[in-house]
Amino acid sequence: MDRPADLDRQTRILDAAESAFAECGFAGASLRRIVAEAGVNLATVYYYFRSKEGLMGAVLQRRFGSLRQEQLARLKTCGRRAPRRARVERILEAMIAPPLRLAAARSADAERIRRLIGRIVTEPNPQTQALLRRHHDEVRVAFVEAVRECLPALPLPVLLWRLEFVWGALAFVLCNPRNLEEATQGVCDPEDVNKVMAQMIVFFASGLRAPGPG
Amino acid sequence: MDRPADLDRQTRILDAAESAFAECGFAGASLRRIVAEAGVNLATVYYYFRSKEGLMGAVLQRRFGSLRQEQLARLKTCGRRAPRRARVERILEAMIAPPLRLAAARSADAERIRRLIGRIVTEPNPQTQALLRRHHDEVRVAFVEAVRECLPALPLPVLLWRLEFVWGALAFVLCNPRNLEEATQGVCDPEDVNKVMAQMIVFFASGLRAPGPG
DNA sequence: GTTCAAAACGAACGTTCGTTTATTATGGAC
DNA sequence: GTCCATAATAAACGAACGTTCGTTTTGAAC
Repeated sequence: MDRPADLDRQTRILDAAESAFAECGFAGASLRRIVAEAGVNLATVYYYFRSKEGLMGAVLQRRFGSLRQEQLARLKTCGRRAPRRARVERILEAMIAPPLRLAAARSADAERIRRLIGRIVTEPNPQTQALLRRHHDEVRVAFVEAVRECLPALPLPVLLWRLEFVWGALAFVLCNPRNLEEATQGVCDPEDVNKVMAQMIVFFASGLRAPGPG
Repeated sequence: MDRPADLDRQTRILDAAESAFAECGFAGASLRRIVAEAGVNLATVYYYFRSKEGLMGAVLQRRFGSLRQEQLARLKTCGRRAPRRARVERILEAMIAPPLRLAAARSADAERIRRLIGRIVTEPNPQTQALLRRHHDEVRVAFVEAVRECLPALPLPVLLWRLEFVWGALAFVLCNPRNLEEATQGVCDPEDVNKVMAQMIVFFASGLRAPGPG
């Protein structure tokens, strides 16, 4: 089933761990299943990653590190050159496109990554939460600042709440892409990334632009 | 720490289990910790609930059952009498208010329920997912129908996606109420339920009313 | 006072968990 | 060929896991 024996052992462990964590969560995943899938001895995990939590950290670093970079890079390019009217849409696209595109293909790899992202957001393990926050905070702050420039009239707490809603919806969709497909019996296709992205951008841009309550 | 010895054992087990599942997820929670907190023998869990999964099922039944009923009841009352212009807002309130109010108080009980809801949404355990879906589907369909009546011009897939975003954001906020508070150093207070609810309703109503993409 | 089913228990089942230790291969430097 | 750090392994550790078994307590019925 799994013969990536040409890859080095660290990578094979990371791949298998990502898969297991995405499917079972931190507590539910077992190192023995991971090393079996990776074709590696159990102790190798400890040689390279020191512990199960160290392994999770490495998995998150590899995947969320590049994700974060891509989000921030996109945000930078869209900051100045976009026309004022579509600025919010561009910012949202910078948020949404990287994780959604990462999952564009109908490959097992993509499915795995999507699940991992969604799963991690509600991961009970405190160390995992702390790791995620370290990755996410930088991104969150950047996007708050960007949207704030576009919508200066919006009070800060309102803006913070609204962006939180965006992150939540994004994570939810990533985590359970099958939910909607099954529930609607094919009316909505989570695999059509461009369509989903367009849906989200329209929806969230409208929400962000709504006048503040009160 | 825990002296609800006057309650019957089933209830004590359910309370302790709810707490453990909310904090650690299904795999992360241990029956031994649960029975210790409940002041009950380990085998009692099996006597009443047949298995760990049976226990989880009972926990979900107790909590989501009443939640679902309240959501549907609220939806019914708001269906006809509300003025046309504010119909969407009333529907959103029927969705959001029950789970959010359940968590209104700053009690440990409320915190526990919030966590449970958020946690369950991304729970890896297949049986738990199936249980959740059974509870959630009825509610989802009802709300889809209700919003559809309000916004007949909106294509069905667009509406389905948008309601999915609402559920996602709601679950996210419920699961990690501390996230925003910590990240913003007190600018946003997740405990102020009425304010949060108002925020969500404005945001989502605006998103739902946005013209369809295309 | 006996009977009997429901309720609750103590103790152990076998398994799996994350982790550690001690040992063996590997491969370039001298 | 020797040396030595790196890489990888086999085997086992103690602890915790979900689950089951056989027994005891309880409380109402007769």
